[in-house]
Amino acid sequence: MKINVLKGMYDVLPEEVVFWQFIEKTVRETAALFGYGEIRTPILERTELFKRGSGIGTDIVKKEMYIFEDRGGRSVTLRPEGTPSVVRAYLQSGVTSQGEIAKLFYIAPMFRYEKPQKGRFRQHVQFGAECFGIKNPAIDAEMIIFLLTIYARLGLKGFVLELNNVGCGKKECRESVRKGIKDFVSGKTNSMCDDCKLRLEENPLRILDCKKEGCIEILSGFEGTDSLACESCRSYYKELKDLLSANAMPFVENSRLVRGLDYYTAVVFEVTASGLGSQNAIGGGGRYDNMVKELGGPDVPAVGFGAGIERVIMALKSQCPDFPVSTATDVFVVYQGEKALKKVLFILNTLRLKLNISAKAAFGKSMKAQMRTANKLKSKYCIIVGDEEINKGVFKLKNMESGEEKEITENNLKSIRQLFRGKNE
RNA sequence: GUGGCUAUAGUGUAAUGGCAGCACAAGAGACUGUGGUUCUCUUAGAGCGGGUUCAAAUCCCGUUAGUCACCCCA
Repeated sequence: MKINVLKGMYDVLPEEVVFWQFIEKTVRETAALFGYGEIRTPILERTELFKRGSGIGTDIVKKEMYIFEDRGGRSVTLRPEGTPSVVRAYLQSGVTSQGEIAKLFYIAPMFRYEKPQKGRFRQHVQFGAECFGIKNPAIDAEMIIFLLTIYARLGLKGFVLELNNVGCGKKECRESVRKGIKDFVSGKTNSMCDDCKLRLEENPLRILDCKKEGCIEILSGFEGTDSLACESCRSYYKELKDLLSANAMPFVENSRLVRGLDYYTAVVFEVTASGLGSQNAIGGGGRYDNMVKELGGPDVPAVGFGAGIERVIMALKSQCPDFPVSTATDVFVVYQGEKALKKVLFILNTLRLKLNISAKAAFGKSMKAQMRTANKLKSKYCIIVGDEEINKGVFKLKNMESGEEKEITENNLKSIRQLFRGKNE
């Protein structure tokens, strides 16, 4: 019986891996420019971390975690999102009671037990960043610019930044926002969908997120969460908007924007792109000033984002279908006869190890078949070696584009290097 | 978790309930030392389990997987 990959998971094959390498490289380079250091945390953590970090009320924790018992009887969970792990590592690395400024980024797989569909998987990879220890609109702006810079450097076009203030972590502020929403819909709750009727008590914020027509209608005149929030976070939010505008970072205010993670305080943002099916979010984040304390650390403010690499790749592909990088072979070594076969490895070794030229060969095939393979691999040159060449102490070098052939002596194999001037030097 | 659609060779696709075809890909060959074009040949297929029927790729049930949407998210 054949065994296939698990539902919602996939293999990244060589043709596809070039996209991944390109994105990973761009993220790392950009992070270096912004002063963020890479962090790698285990994919497995104590279940408790995500329950307390992501919040027991979230869908992720309630129904999407890969959770199981290890052999020591501990409940462990495959990381469903990046932030709690980074907070844990930040704390564990030994911050003082004041908290320290730390700027960290990661590229890491996430696991959620969901029903897969376009742009949604059970294992997906996010790049993300977190900044601890600073609460200032400027760092939020920098964080957003960091994310948008990565998208821009990837060549992504047409993405939109959405922004909202959902009310800061202070009790009065939270209560005022919740109450404001409840008051606004009171009297109209009958025509709301069943989900929203439940949300009314559990998490009124989520009502804003509902896509049902009836619920959208009810909320049509809603003035937005920002106007319900407290003075201090409203002015913080305004300052952030001013900073973004002053730096030519276009954004759209979305007073309905609510993120699925409960820990966000005040600032939330999301970046959307087209060509992704019904999943149009390619990245999102916000400020989470309470999580570090809730996970047992000092009262350290924080801001961060996460972005899905699969969705970025999808968006890039839908924008420029010819994106894949060509991986043509430089030299293909063709041989004829037993004696020549002994020379093939010598030639391959010289090209690969001494001359830094990518070289291939096909063993155990007819010469014609070898040539066909060379052609299929888009080799620029072939080196042909058979009895005739061995007797003369030469190799035949064939330019596959022009068909032109010339002889080079065995000792002068290194002269091939000049054909690839500027490459891999 | 809920719902819709789909399942035939490596890939893409045909066939009133009656012999499972085609294209591409792959491999071998067409003056035994040379690729692309052309030609010939070869390999390779019903997701799985039941049922109806003389007969099932085709109809029915289940299951698995894929896919799309909802929920939610990246």
